[in-house]
Amino acid sequence: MAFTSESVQVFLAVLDRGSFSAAARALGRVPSAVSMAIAHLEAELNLPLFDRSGREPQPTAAARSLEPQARLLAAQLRQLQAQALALTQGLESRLTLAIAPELLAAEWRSPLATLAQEYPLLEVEVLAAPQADALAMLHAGRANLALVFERPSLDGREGFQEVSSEILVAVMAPGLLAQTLQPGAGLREEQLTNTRQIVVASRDLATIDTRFAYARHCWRTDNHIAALGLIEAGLGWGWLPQSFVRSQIAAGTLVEMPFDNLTNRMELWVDVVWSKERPLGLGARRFIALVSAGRSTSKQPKST
Amino acid sequence: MAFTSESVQVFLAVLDRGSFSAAARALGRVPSAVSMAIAHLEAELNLPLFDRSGREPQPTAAARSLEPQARLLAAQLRQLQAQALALTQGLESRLTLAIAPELLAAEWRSPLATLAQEYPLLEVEVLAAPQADALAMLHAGRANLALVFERPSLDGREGFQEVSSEILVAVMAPGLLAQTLQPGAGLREEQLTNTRQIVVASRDLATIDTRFAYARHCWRTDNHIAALGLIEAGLGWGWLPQSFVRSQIAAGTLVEMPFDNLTNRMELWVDVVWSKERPLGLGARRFIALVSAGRSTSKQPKST
DNA sequence: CAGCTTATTTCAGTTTTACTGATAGACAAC
DNA sequence: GTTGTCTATCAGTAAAACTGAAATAAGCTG
Repeated sequence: MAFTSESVQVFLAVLDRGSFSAAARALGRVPSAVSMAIAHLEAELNLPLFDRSGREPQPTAAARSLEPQARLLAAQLRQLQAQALALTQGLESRLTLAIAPELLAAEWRSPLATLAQEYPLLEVEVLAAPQADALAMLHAGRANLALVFERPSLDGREGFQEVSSEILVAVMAPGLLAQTLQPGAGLREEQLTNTRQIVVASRDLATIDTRFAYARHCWRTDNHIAALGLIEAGLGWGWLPQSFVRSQIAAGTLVEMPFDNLTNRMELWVDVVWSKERPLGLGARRFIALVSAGRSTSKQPKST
Repeated sequence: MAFTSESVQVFLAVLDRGSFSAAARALGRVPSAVSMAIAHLEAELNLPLFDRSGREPQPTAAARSLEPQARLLAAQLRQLQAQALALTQGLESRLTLAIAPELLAAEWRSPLATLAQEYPLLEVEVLAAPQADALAMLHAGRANLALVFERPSLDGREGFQEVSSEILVAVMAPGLLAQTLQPGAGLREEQLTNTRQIVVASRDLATIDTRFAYARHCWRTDNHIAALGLIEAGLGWGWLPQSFVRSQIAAGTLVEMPFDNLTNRMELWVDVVWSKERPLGLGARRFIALVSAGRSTSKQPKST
């Protein structure tokens, strides 16, 4: 094999430093070693690479034409080494994020961009899954991290970190409470309990978050897009992320609930969650650091 | 250096063959050599690459994740070797073609496409230069090959090969000869000599191709685009490539010269020319072969 | 132009590295 | 169990790369 990783290093060092001696100094070798290495390379390729007529060797046209490819090879070699190093330091080969659908608009893209820059070869998988399913994927090992709303009970198997906050707004279609609601007056809680609520919950029928379920009659869905459709159709009211319904409120197809004795807005923390039973990879740890570094700035609602 | 060109070859051979022994057979080594090579690699990277619990080693997740990069490295190495081999076999690092502007529409693209496929790393430069200038560039070493019309005198310094033929048409603006020309009658040669001719010639004032210069009064230009403009403006008549003026004749802004005693069409060979004083590179020779291989088919005029 | 510095090349000797071939243990199929 | 094939280990060997010194040449400086 004429070109090897070593001979390419020597070749490029000579091109960069302009002389065999300087290249030898850079490589920590003795000049004769470099001279011999280049001579061997030239003999094996049967191609003169440097013109030695002068004091310092001048690269031939062939050498100049080989240079870009040689640099690519050196770069590829560095990349392979870098990836191997990252793997020894605990970089996982794939990082899977499970994100609650209503948080797909949250700030997880720019941390991922930074991560991709730092670990160019890390594979990333982004899954949208209802909150409970995202956590189930975490424990099943299908996902490394989950991005979900804060939950009243975190079991001990989970570690978590607050990331940002998201505002939930209680909304309905404009005509929903036309009969019960007196113009100008607020909406009392007991009126609310008799109105159908659209609840976003996991597919698991057992669990429901009592913070969000006020009404006696609940319709359930596992995603916010369907919930938005049901609420817009006048089938009930529900809590939806502010960023999700801003345009509908502006267009008048949705209105905020005219609550009397409680707020129609709720600020919920967004957490990044992981399983304590599986060691976190380097990429996952870095993602947590990146995503919670933006915490203080993104604590304000994303609306501007 | 943990990964070297050799260790990558061994690593990939094991991945491809599925066992150390099979890899050793493929590489022409003894199994223990492969075993030791992999063991060294794992020790240097501090990263297990194969699980030896079973009979045949199973690549670990880390190995699977390194595999694509390792294959890229091997491919890059092959490419570098291939280019070095091509250079030793006489491939020039850059092939410069000087093409007469009126031949830019000729069939030189598909030979270049084939060449690019065969020598992916060959740099190609395509220059448009008036015929005499193209030949001057050839002798100055600025260009390797020239694509020009056949010329009455080729000096001994040039080699050439016929490539295709191009039809020249004598054209003028419709009203140019309205006074001298009688309707229905042809144009005699002596009438022509008194009409201004637009001649495409090199910038060198000394040389002019007598085959094309009939008239006593000639205006000169070094390119056919300018000539077309002058002729369309009714400033004279001239010879232009058929493919160049087809749309103008169809639109009626140009008409063919109504010659009486000679043809208004002239078939000229297109030659690829090189300097005998400089050795032709592999790419140049291949281009000549490719471009003249299409000769018999493209001998018909390009008009269809 | 002479002297000085720095380069390259050659060569013998040495060190490092990789390879071989034999051997032993392990696993799976028959 | 036997057999064939696989991997790991080890001592010895072969090849290769490297070192350090010496010779030669090229460019710079006063």
